[in-house]
Amino acid sequence: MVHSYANPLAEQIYSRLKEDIFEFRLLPGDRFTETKMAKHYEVSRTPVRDALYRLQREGFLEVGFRRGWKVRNLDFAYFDDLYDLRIVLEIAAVDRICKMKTQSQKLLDLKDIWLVPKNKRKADGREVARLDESFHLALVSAAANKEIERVHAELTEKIRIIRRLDFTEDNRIEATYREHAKILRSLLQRKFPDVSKLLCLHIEQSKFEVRKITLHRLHEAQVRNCHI
Amino acid sequence: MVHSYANPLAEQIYSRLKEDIFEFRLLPGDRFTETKMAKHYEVSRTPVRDALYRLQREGFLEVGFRRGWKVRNLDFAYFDDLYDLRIVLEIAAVDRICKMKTQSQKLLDLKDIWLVPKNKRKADGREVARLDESFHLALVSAAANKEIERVHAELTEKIRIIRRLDFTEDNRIEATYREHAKILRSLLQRKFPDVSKLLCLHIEQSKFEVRKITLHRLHEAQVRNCHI
DNA sequence: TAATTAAATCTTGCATACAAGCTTGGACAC
DNA sequence: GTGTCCAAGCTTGTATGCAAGATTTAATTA
Repeated sequence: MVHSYANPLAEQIYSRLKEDIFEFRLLPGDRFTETKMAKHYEVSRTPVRDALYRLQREGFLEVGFRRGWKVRNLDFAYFDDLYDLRIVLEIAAVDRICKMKTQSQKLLDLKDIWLVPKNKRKADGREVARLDESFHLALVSAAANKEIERVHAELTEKIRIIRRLDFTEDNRIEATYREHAKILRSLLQRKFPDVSKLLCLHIEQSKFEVRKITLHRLHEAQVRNCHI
Repeated sequence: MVHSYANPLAEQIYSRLKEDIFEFRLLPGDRFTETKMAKHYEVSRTPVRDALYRLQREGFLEVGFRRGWKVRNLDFAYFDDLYDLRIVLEIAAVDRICKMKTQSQKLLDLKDIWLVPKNKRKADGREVARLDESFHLALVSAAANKEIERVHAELTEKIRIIRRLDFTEDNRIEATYREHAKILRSLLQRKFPDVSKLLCLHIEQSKFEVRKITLHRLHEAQVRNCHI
C-alpha cells in the first residue's frame, strides 16, 4: 500500500491549476466551469473535478451547486488567522525542540544556509522565498510531531500565494537573513524565551509587509495577465 | 455562492461511511473495493469515489493505485501526535481568551452545563462524550481565530473514534465534570498559568485512559460485528 | 418603461463504459 | 517440491452520456 502513485492525471491537473492560481493567471474572483477547464487542459471532466474539489477543500476555490466555480477572493482576515496559527505552531515547535535531549540534524543543516557570510547569501527573490519556506518547515519538522508538521505544511501552502511577495524587495531579503540567523543561534542555544519572542516578531513583521505589498501586486497582475 | 448544498449523494455516502468506520462496522485493516461499496450503498461509483477520497485525505482510509481500499489501522503514535497538537491549539486558545478585553458569551454559556450540582449532571456516556467535545470546541471557538478553530475541529473528528471510549466508565465521566469545572472557573478568572496547566493535564489524562481502553474495545468489536 | 414569466441554455451531479495495469492462480520447467 | 512465467480476472483511472436544476434571455403584460 506504499508504492504506486495515485490518479496521475488528476494530480497533474491539481498542480497546474494551483500554479495558475499562484501565478495569478487565474485571478481571485474569476469564474469558470468544469467543461471549460477540461477543454483548456485537454482532459475529461473527471480528473478536473477531482482536482477542483481538492482545491476547494484546501480553500482556494468555491463551488456552487450547478452554478460553477470561482477562485476565492484574497481575504486578509483569513490570512491574518493563518499567520496567527503559524505563530502558534512554530512557537510550539521551538518549545518542543528546546526541551529535547539531543540536537536535531535538521537544525544543524540550517546553519550552512543561514549562518554564512554576506557574500554567500542568495539574492534572487524566488530562491529566498523558497529557502524561507524551507527554514520554517525545517523548524517544525525538527519538533518531531507529524501532525503539527502536516498542518503547518498545509498552512504554508495556503499563505504562499501572498508570502512570496515579501521577497520582492532587497531590504526584506536582508531582514530575513538577519532574523533567521538570530532565531537559529538562539534556538541552538535552547534559549526558549528568546527564540519565542524573535520568531513571533519575525512572523508578525512578515505578515505586515506582505499585507502592504499584496494589493499593489494583485492590481499589477490584473492589468498584465490574460485570463484563462 | 452561499446558498445551496453540494453533492447531496456524495455527502450522504461520506457520512454513512464515516459512521460505519466510527461504529467499527468497518474495522481497521478491512479491505474493500469501490464497486462493492457502490453496490452496498446502492449508488454508482462516482459519489462513492468522492466520499472515499475525502476520507482518504482526512486520514481514515488508504488507497493503492488499482489495488483497492483499506481502512487505516489504529496507530497510537498517530493519535499521540494528534493529542499533542490538540494541547497546543487549546492552550493557544485559552491564552488568547485570557488576553481578551470582554468575556465571550460562548464561555458563559458553558457554565450552565459544567458548573451545576451533581444531580443535574448527565450520566449517559454517549451524551457526555458529545458534551465533552462541545466543551473543547467552544473553548477554541471563543478564541476567535477561524483557522485555529477549523484545524481543531478536524482534529476533533479524527480522534473521536477513540475518544468516545473515555466515557464508558463512570469514574471517567465524574473526572471529566470535575476537571472541566476547574478549567472553566480558572478561565473565567483569566488565570492563564492555572488554566494552561489544568487543561494540559486534563488532555494528557484523557489520552492515557483512552489508550488503555481502545485495544480492549476494538477486540470486542472484532468478535461481535459482522463486516460489510 | 418596468416588472413578470416562460423558454432556452448552461452547469453540475450521478451513472456507466472502457482501458491500463495490478494481482492471483495455475501450468510448466527444473 | 520449488521457482518462474503467463494468462485471466480484478480494480481503479478516465471519458462520456444524461438528467436535475440554476441562470439567463427574451417575450409579454400592466
